[in-house]
Amino acid sequence: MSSLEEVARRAQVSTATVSRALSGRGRLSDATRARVRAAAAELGYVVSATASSLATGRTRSIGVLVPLVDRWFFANVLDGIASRLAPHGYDITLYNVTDDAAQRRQLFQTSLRRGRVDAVIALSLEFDAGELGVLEQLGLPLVGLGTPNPRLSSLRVDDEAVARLATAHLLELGHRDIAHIGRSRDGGDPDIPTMRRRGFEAAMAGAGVVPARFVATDFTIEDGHRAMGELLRTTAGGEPVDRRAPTAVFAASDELAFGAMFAARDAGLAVPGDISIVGVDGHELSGFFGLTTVEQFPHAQGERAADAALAALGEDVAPPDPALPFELVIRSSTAPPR
Amino acid sequence: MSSLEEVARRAQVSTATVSRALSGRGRLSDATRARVRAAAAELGYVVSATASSLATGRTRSIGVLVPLVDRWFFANVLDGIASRLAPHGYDITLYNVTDDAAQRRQLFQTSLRRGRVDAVIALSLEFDAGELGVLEQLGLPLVGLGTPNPRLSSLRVDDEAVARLATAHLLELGHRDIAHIGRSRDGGDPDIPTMRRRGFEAAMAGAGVVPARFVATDFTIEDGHRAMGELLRTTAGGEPVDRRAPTAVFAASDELAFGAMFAARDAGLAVPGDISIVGVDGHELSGFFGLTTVEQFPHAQGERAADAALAALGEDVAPPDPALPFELVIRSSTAPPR
DNA sequence: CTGAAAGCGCTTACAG
DNA sequence: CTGAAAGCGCTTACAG
Repeated sequence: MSSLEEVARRAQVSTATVSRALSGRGRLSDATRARVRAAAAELGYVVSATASSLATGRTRSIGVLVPLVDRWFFANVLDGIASRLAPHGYDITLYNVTDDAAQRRQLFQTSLRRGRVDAVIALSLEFDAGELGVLEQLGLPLVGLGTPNPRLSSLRVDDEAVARLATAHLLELGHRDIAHIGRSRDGGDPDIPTMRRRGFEAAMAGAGVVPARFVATDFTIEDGHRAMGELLRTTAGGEPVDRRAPTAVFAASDELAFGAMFAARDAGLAVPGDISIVGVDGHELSGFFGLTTVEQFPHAQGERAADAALAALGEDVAPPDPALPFELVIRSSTAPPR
Repeated sequence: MSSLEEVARRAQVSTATVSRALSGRGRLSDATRARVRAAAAELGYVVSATASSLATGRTRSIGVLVPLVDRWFFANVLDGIASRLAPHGYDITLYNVTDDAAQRRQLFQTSLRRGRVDAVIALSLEFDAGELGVLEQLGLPLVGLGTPNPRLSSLRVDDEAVARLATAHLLELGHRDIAHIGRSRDGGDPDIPTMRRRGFEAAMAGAGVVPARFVATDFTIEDGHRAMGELLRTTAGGEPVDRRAPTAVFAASDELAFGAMFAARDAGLAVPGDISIVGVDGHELSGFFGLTTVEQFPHAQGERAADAALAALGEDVAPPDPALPFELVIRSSTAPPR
């Protein structure tokens, strides 16, 4: 790799002039600029990221904190972010945030504080007070996407409204015995699953119906399968249990809903004949499964998060509306109860 | 963020000593080292990545070139890479490589040449001669994972063997009329889909069977659905066409196979009753679909690619075996023909 | 419009 | 074992 100095020699100017010609900052005669650019092109010169960063204090890289890269939803958001950052010349530094305490400490105490990024985008993560403190002390633009903590300004879908919408759809079809598969928490700031559960219960209460069962679970397809199995089980400890299966299930994600559909199939139940199922996300498979769902356009969410970061960094990008869109898509997994 | 200098003042030593104490390089009395570390800890000092990189020429970041972050397979590989790099203190710089010519030029001519990474891992990508030249001139360790070009040393699954294994399974069940859904190329180095097609045809030839039809396609679930629709269509341009549907299909990926299964269902065909289907990957959904497939453990592939990069960078990691494992998993999507 | 020089915050060969 | 100083490759305020 050639250096600024070589370009300067070849163009017969100072390194300061080369820097100006290449960055476009500062006044320069057109002739000089052209000469320098030609020299740089001939040498195939590219500015060193580290040297430039050290001198300017800007890295042109954005840190993205992801909980689970291998979940469909986050992979899509990440793709959306990447598609937006690349044209602006920003790189992505990817931080996979696990539950491992040592790894998290390393991430917050060291990695993020090394000054490698100009801004941070955090996806659906929860941070404890210490972690949040670190993020704030970074002094960088911080963009949350579905992050529960109110200290972190966040783009978000109105998840209570999402859940009300899904639940209302089932209620309108005539269902009363509706179960919810998701997650819920009492302490702390309500996270996305908790908001969805609240929306579900609000909708049920609004219709004067006592919610049917709630099964708490993680968010893989496997988990959805297990949770639905739980709902459909009519025995406990070998003893028959006196309870009906619900006529409809609101699952807090499409992947949970897929698992639930597989479990219904395994139990010999027809969807929507015996049981209706609604999800949330707009997963690429939802069409194939005929799953009624509330779409939330994760790719577009990623684009918006990137725009928010770029705008905060002074790039010529309009700051996006923090309220993210969603939309009920009715397919064949929901129908009136028998 | 405090600087080396502040730590030096507080510990009453020179900045050189602080640097040595913190990096562990160079001889130092235990007392001094302890004093410096205490001072650094009190100040919450973290070495600046850019300054350190400029001085040492090492960034402790690895560039990962990904074709499609939002495909299940690549998202899993990426997760595997991340899980391995983090404990060694390496960051990931993520480059989403699209087909957009301008973006690719920008990536290869500028982004990668800015000196932001110590090594490059490339996933299943094809590079033209110019791009390959750039990669080689970077002078960095280069790890390919399923990259077709022989100039790029690559960890790979023996994809011909994978396809032979899948096809042999169908042949052993008694199928003769087997179609393949995938992709194939004549020019250039054979990429993964092409290897699979070759393996398929080799297996068919070995059994003395003329291969049934081949449908070329991209690799989404949607594409699989379309390709299978193609295979099952018995009319063309409104006219009936004289051909039988195959009794079995070998799909070059699980996602294609899922699409094919949905298409079979849409056509009223039973799997495996009317048609057997095999895939490749070991997708998290394959169990639910009962899909017989050749697993290839993408997460572990990512771990190995990361290990290869780390080993090349002199980290204390054993260089992995470049031959990646795979395994036929027989489920309920394959059975003898009627 | 252009250049000389200081500075960004580290690391390391060289001395002692 | 420790320090003074040069150097990594840029950028930019200051002069002219």
